[in-house]
Amino acid sequence: MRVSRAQAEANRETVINVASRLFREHGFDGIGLKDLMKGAGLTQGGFYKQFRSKDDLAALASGRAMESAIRRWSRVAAGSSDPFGAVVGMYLSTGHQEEKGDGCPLAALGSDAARQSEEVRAPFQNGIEAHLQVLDELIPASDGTKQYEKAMVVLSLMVGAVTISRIMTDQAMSERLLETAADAVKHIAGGTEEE
Amino acid sequence: MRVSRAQAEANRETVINVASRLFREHGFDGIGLKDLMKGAGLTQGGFYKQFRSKDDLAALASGRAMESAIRRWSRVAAGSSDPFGAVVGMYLSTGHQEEKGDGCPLAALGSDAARQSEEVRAPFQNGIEAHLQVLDELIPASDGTKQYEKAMVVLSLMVGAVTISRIMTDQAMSERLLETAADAVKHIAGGTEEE
DNA sequence: ATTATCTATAGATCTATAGATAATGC
DNA sequence: ATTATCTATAGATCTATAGATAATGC
Repeated sequence: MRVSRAQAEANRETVINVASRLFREHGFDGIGLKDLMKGAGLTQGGFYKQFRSKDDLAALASGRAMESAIRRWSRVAAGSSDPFGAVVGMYLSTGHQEEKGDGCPLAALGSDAARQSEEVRAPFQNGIEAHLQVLDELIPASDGTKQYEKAMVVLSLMVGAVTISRIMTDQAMSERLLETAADAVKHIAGGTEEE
Repeated sequence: MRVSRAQAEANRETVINVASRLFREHGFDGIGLKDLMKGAGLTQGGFYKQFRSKDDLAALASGRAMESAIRRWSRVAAGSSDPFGAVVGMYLSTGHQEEKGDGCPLAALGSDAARQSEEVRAPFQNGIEAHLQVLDELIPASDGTKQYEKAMVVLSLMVGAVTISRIMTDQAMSERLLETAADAVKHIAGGTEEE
């Protein structure tokens, strides 16, 4: 029954990773401790030896999801000759639109996150800043001072577009929204003021 | 105990209105039938004589919230000499950011709505189209064909900005995001290609 | 001896249904 | 007689805790 200390730590990490996916799929209120633990091959009873509360796990899982999203952005950017375009293309693709559980936590949990405790919102705040920093470095240099503001606009537009496209029941319109948003993002980031 | 037919209809409407607010405040999973009925001064038992299911009420309340948001946009636009600027200013204000229960359903329930049944997402789809139509008419005429696409970009950007600003724990940064988004929206809508 | 995980359970809450109650509507 | 709403309850599920079990760690 008891496992090694190393295995226990590995189990804890698995629960956090599973939770980061299941929360994104079902929302913080849409999945219970029983299913979160079952996803890691454990039972509900051990939960409180590993985590202080469901809120505690929600905060850890949110941080994990954010870190994973940042890593993906960096990976996609590093693998292309047009780093910014590659990230935008990935984010506003139908692939990302459909993979809520592995995708951006801001799009998957945006309105849910706004209702959470400070403890849960803190990793979101950090993750947002990290996303802005990556965008700041990726956006083709133009203005200088306006770089970070452009990052804010680009992030807001991308998160809003994916969120809305996931709500829509009209699939053709949903895809058109993503394409239109991609064009707009590139237009906003590219060039100085005109173009 | 029994009330008149007119009163029963009025009660039903009250429940829908209360639900449209409480769902926006707590999410579809964050509020139960008991509290939804209590908000209208009724008890839980009568619920299923008025509605087929919680999902049924969620759909009706979502539609009501969307209609109310459209009406607000039209009202704000009609009362200003700069209709588009007035709507943007209202939407991206700290006032709207703080009043989740009365504000835009897309910002309050975006990620929740994406997880709902077709029945609940349908009124969102209609509401999105109605919002786009209002924007389409409000955005200063310029290009013509690109008008509707600009509306899509503007809506996505505004919804994303309010959603993210509500998550943030850093209030100064949250306000800066709203201001930056407002500038960007006006820039996108204004002028043709340059400006 | 310690402890990671298990089974079991408390107590609250959730959606949905059944049947009682009392007022409307004919 | 009909029916809008009420009280009461079924049965499932939720978070959290208690104590048993069996393997690790000293």
